[in-house]
Amino acid sequence: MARKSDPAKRDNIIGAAIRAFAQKGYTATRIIDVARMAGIGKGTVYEYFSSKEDLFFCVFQTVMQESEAQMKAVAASPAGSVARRLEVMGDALMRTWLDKLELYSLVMEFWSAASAASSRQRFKSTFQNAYRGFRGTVAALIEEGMHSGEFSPSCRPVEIASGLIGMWDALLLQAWTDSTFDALAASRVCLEVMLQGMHRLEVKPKEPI
Amino acid sequence: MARKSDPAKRDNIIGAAIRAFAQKGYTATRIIDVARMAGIGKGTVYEYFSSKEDLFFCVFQTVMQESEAQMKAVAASPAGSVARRLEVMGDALMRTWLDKLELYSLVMEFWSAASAASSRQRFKSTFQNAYRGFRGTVAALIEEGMHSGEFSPSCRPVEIASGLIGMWDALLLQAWTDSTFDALAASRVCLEVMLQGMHRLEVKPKEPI
Amino acid sequence: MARKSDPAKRDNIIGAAIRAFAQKGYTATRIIDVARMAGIGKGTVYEYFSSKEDLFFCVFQTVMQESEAQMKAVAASPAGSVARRLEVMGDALMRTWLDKLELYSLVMEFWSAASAASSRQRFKSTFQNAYRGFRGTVAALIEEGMHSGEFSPSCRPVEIASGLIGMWDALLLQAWTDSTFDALAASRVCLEVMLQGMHRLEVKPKEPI
Amino acid sequence: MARKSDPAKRDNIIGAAIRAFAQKGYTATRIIDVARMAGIGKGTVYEYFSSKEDLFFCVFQTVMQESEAQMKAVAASPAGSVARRLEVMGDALMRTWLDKLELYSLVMEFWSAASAASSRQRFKSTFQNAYRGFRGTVAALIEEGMHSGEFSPSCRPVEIASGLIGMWDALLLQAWTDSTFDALAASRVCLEVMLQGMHRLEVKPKEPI
DNA sequence: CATGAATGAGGCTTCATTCAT
DNA sequence: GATGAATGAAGCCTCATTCAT
Repeated sequence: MARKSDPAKRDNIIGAAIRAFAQKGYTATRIIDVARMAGIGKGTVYEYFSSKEDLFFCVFQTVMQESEAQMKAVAASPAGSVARRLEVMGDALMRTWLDKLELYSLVMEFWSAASAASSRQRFKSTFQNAYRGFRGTVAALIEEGMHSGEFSPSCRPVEIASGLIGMWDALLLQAWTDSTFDALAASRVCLEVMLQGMHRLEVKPKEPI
Repeated sequence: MARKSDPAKRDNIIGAAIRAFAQKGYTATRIIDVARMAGIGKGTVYEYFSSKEDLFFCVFQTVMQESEAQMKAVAASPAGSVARRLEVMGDALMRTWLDKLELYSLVMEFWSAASAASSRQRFKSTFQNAYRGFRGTVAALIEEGMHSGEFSPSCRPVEIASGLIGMWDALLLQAWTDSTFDALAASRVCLEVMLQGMHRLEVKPKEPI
Repeated sequence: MARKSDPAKRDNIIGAAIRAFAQKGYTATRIIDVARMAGIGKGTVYEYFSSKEDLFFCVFQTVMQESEAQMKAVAASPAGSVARRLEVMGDALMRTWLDKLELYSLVMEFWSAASAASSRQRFKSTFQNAYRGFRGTVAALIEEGMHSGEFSPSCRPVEIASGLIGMWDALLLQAWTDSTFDALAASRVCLEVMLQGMHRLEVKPKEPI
Repeated sequence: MARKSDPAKRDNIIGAAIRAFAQKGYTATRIIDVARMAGIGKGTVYEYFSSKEDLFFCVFQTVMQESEAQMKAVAASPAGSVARRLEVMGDALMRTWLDKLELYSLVMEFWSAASAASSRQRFKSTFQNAYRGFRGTVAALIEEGMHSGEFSPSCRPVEIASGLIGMWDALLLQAWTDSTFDALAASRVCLEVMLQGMHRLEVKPKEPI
């Protein structure tokens, strides 16, 4: 009922849950699995989380927040050109996730939850916010590049940021699906293509397709 | 065990299952839900599929196959330049999926299943094959463009194809998450950037980052 | 509903059912198993038997009748002394069943059915009748031996017949349980002991124990 | 999975299961029946037994062990002659089981399980061991009688013990089948015959039959 | 506070039986 | 007559959640 707040113990449970959910998925993970991994009793989990779903959502929030914080940190790097900063950001993003690829299945679980759970909306909007936040960060960089003349004034920052982020995400997905896939290399190649494209993009009206 | 094969009836169940799983997700969907949507008795489902998981996998295969067939068809379009053909392909892909965005949660479910189910491997490798197939199609197009001089000889077809497909995929994901997001526009913008990038890509050795 | 009567087809089903029930037991045997072993369709079984239980009961009756007929035949053998005739009978009984020991589990199934089924009484009384019939046959032999002076006048034919039959039955059970057990030898030894006992039994009042 | 071990609670369930299985048979008994008779919830049964079959096997073991212990106790009785001790043993055996004849159907169920279940072998070998144990006890008594001169040196202790035990068993079966049958009287009569036979058995080579 | 024994709702699956062909 | 596709009742078992210790 009343959620206790000892943060160390709460984090311990969250940590165990992250591992458990990543390993077996939401449905296949039993509360007792989490409790065992956390080295506590089953009932104790309910002292800190009101239900399995609540626990999962808190795991979700934690992972999203960490991810966001990390992105913010990378984006804030003061290095040289915008292109260079995007390259650094892309590399950091890929490396971080590739290092913990076994957690990537959590992302799948989150999306699945967002698509299915009774708490669909809670998940969806948290997703949306995170995405928009990251997209905003990247779009701001692109705009900076447009102003500095690095990129063509025809660039559409928000759309390109969406595509870029999506590309990174999807490359990680492929790496997770296929362990022989070199996501880092692919992300570099693709980013280079996009940077080149943004640089050279011609100023012309779109024609209907 | 002994699966019956009357294709019409099987397809009827698959169809009902697609809707049910898309609406409520794998776990929340009960066999009886599928049966009711198919207008048949619960036991009948088991005449055609050996278990809930088997049904889900067959749904998965069906959706993947349809998706692949569609892509093949689009790729085979005889239109003009490679760039144009990629534009047509991207538009077709986006439009098709945006039309049935409510099915997109199925994709989430599939990924989740691939990450969690005991049949993890079955899902993963089916995924891999589909992805590789599509990637091969797109990579071949890019190579064609390289040979025809439309794209720079520095292009790396496979990596770029991976990124492009991933980008499309991720834009759909964003559209599904956020109904205000215009995925079609974003895909056009991003493709244009990439085409421009592929066209202008300079011939230079990569420097380490 | 209406039971058909083509005896050849009915017997075919009974035969298949005997094998099926003996192999897997009543509960684990499915109607479809019987149908397959009989080389017919599932529905056809219901043309000849009104239910699974009915089929089982008919199998039971068939086996009991065959067994009884066999015993009658053996008992009717015109050979010499009563002792000799009992020896022949015991040997025949043991040999017959040892030859088809794999069917012995049917007996277990029958008893189990008699103990549990809704049709408990039907089974029990059929059992009782068969037992009483066989017991009567053996008791009559013993009485014949008493009259001819072969056995002591103190013999109690019915009780001894019960014990003798039970002994035979139980020795078969042991053989079925334990394939290294030589039931035939044991039955000969025990019968010899009992014959000797019946011959020499002293005429004395029973003392309370 | 993880079986709890509180013996009182476990025994409570076993006791309820003994009654339930004896009354309705294995198949017809539902776990909830056992739970209700034990005054607990359905799920609790699974805290102590991993499956219905496991519960049944434990019931089986319990009954077999109790039976064996009882036999051991009776056999250890210090009374006079071997013949007398066998008489006491027979009477004790019959009286004990006649007192709880309603449990006898359990024995039927056990045999049926031994013939049918997937765990056939587990049941069969437990049976075998119990039988052999009891047979050994009785055979030892007979040998003792042979050495003391009470029984003929021609006696074959193991075979006779088998037959004797089988006879007792089968008489109980008849009593269970037919409530008018006086199994105690029959067992006394038959034992007397066998004792007389063992006493007087002539020393002669067996002739083939 | 922490625990884990107890609980029962809920879902998958089996299979005897029916009945249209 | 024979068949087997369709059905749904029924039961085993899991596991999130509660609550007494």
